[in-house]
Amino acid sequence: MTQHILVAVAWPYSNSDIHVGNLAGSYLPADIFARYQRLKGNQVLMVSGSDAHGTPITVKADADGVTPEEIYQRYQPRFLDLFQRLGLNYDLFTTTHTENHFKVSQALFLALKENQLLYTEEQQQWFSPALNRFLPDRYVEGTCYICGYDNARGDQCDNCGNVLDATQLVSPRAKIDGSVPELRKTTHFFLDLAKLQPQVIEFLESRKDYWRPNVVTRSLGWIRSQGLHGRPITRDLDWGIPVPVEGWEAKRLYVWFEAVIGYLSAAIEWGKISGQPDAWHRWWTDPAARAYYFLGKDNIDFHAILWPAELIGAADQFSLIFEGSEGKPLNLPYDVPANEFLNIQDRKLSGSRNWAVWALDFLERYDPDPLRYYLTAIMPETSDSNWDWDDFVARNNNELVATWGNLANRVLSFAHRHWDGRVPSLRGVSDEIGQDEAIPKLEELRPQDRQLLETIEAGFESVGAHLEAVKLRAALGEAIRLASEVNAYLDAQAPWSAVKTDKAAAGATIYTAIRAIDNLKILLSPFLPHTCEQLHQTLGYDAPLFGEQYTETQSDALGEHLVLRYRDAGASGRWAPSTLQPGRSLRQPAPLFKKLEPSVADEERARMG
RNA sequence: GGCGAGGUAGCUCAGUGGUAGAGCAGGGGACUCAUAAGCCCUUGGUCGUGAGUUCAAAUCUCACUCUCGCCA
Repeated sequence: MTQHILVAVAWPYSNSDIHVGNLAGSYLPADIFARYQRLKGNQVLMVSGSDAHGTPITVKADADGVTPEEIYQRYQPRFLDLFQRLGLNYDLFTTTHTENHFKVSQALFLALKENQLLYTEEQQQWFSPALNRFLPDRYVEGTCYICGYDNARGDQCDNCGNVLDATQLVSPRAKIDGSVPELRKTTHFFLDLAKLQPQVIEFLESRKDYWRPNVVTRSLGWIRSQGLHGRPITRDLDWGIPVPVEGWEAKRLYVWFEAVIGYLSAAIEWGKISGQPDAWHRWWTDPAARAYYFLGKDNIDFHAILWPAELIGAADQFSLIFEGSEGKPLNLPYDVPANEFLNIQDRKLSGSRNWAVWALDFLERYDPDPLRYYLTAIMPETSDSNWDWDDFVARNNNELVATWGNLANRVLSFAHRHWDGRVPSLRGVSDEIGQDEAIPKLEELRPQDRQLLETIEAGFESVGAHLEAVKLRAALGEAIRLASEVNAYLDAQAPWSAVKTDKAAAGATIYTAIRAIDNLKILLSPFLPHTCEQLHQTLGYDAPLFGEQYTETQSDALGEHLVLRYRDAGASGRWAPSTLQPGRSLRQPAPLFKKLEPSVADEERARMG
């Protein structure tokens, strides 16, 4: 039965390039999972976009003396370039700065308001008369009221590490121009999380049996230790989404509240530009659909607590307000397989200190699949993990090149030499090759051949089960283990000897080995899509395994935005055992991976820091 | 200070009650189709420390200790 799967991927702030930590945390696992689901024949909708309204964007804009819009427009094309090169198949990668996202966010706000889950409260906030604007906490600096450090930020003191109450800062000054701010009263909307707490707990309880322990225990622990409290969802800013209430024109929706709505608005935008404006309901209001959220652990609270609270609170009011149609409740997350952090060479990753491996920079020197392979092998699924350049080189050489790439190469080269570039026929030694030869059932093969193929085909269950549970590292390990079963089989059969005395036996071995490789190509394709696609072509197939990505410019009342899309394009990959036609023509094989010199690790280490 | 995660072979990690595992690294061997790759065999651990529960604990409980993260 076809299932609808929403693959919701964390939204990057569009003020910085993407590094391997971001990839390992959310983007890559999401793509692997989505590719697997597509191969299974499920209806996947993988969406994300850039967060154009976050504080880091306005901070950078102020620092560079440009508008926030320019900042986000600067990074968006770089994101899309990276995703295409790395093969992250988003159905839609858009941005929060779209008319559609504005409308969806405002409708969700109004739904919560309608359901009596918003209230207003007066707060004190620093205001700069010189700049004539309110200052977000991190725009104010001053003396820390705890340790006396005179260069503390409004939200946190870098000296003593304490989180600060900005209004208590001593001798405050505006970061932008040094002007002295004053405290002014300002009123904001708050989301009444206390009222939603029982339903949020119920939501978490209902999923705790299959969620990752670190995600669910952390979330429940957080709620139980301090309870949920009202949280402001508006700010005094001019960049962002206007609050859809009369008299509130000068305020904007708070980014934490609005950015997560992107998962919903992107699905809606996807439907619109695909000519199926109602299609989003299949992923969002059909209870049979499943939504998986891929993110790093720093985002767990937003996705396991706050976003579900927004969805629970909006209930059936959202679609009522948004489309004026029959109201239907919105689906809650099915799973939130958040990853821990990736360290670099035993140190905490830091983009600002250049202690990072930048993804686009990496792809200048290496291919995408070795990166995907290594990041999956060390994916921080249960605890923080460590990127180590020596380890990268070793795994590339020992696992990718030696175990898997070499397997494909040795078998296909051998077939080329002795069977004239074809899959061996099982009719015997004769060169009488026809495309009409029946595809042999496993029981028609020799016992050793049947045994190997049964082992490999079992991978569709075992690797699939790991993928289904979002245990990607285990899934990849299992697939590679199966590749080495084929190496062992070849060694036992020694077709290079048999070919001299019993070419039919050697042919049976090579037929079996190619068929095993044809299976492994599918099992590995979610992880290694580029090289599996190449291998698929070498094996003589014409239709691609996966669809293709393309970019396109969308226009709306806010201007133009560049998006990444995906089209099926005759994708033929299926999560099912190979039915390899004897006698099929092969294409000239070429190595799938490059062996790396150990000195690469030294060179790369020298680049960092 | 509170909460959470983690401490298992030289390295990276898997393993939630029943005779300690994988990959890599190290040692040995047979082979030669292949990117000197692959295959077979092998060295190596008192599972952070101490106590408890149990016929039985890496696994459950408690205390302690170290690392990382979140929060105050």
